Amino acid sequence: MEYIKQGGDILLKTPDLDLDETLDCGQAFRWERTGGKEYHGFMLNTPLTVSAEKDFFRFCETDEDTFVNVWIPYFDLETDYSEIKRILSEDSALSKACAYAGGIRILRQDSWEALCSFIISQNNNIPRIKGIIGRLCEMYGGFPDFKDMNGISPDDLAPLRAGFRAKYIADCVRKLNGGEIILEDIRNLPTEEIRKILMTIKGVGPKVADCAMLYGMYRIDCVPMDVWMKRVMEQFYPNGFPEFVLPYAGIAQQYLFHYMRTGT
DNA sequence: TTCCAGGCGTATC
DNA sequence: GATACGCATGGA
Repeated sequence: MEYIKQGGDILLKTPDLDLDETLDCGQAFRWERTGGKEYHGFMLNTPLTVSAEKDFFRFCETDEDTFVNVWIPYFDLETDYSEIKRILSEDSALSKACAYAGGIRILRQDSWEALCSFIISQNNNIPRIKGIIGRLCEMYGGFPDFKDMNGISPDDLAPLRAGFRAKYIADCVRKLNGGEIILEDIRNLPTEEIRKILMTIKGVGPKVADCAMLYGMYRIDCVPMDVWMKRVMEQFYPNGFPEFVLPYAGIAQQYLFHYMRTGT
């Protein structure tokens, strides 16, 4: 990876990254476009303004330490997406999806933030998901750690206007604080076991669990089955993904999801 | 007004 | 295990 420091900024040259496709595609909910090709957002409470310039990306006011330890992993910059797209493009539908939105990357988010965000996402639309998470951050002065929310009740969460999801958030917070579920421990277990444990949380079913694993624990074999992906599978893969897709199924899912939602 | 949104819990068979 | 139905809220 090629990057240089310039003033307080870091300039990065990298292929396979499009900010619109990556930051505004429904995998993270705290990025806002602040200019034509500029976004502002957070990884937990580490802020970033990032913009696309002619031949590089500008990570504004970022020290090298934060860039290396936070943003390189977050944007999954060590993964060779050109190679993955080459492999996936053996399949005809995926070939089109990769060509349509080849600048998508999986954002490696914090496991708690991803879990909480996707509990909120259920039966909901993206603007409102962003609104609820925004109000959560207002309430706590940033994205709260689950420890900050210890003892919270659904009524306490009323200002979020999260509807029936408030009780799910409260149950999640209770299980994390009670030590019943330790995300940093279970993230090392086999995928099936993690899914089973996450689904003991009220309001966490297969889809939310897979989102928490794909975006929060980088399980790129997880394919969250929402309404859009069900349509994709029905239309293109009635017998499931081909074998060679499976190791990257979560990434394939992201290309196909975006293609189905906005491309066709 | 009705429908829908990156689903899930519950009841019922 | 499969299938219906309700669910908070808000925008179209």
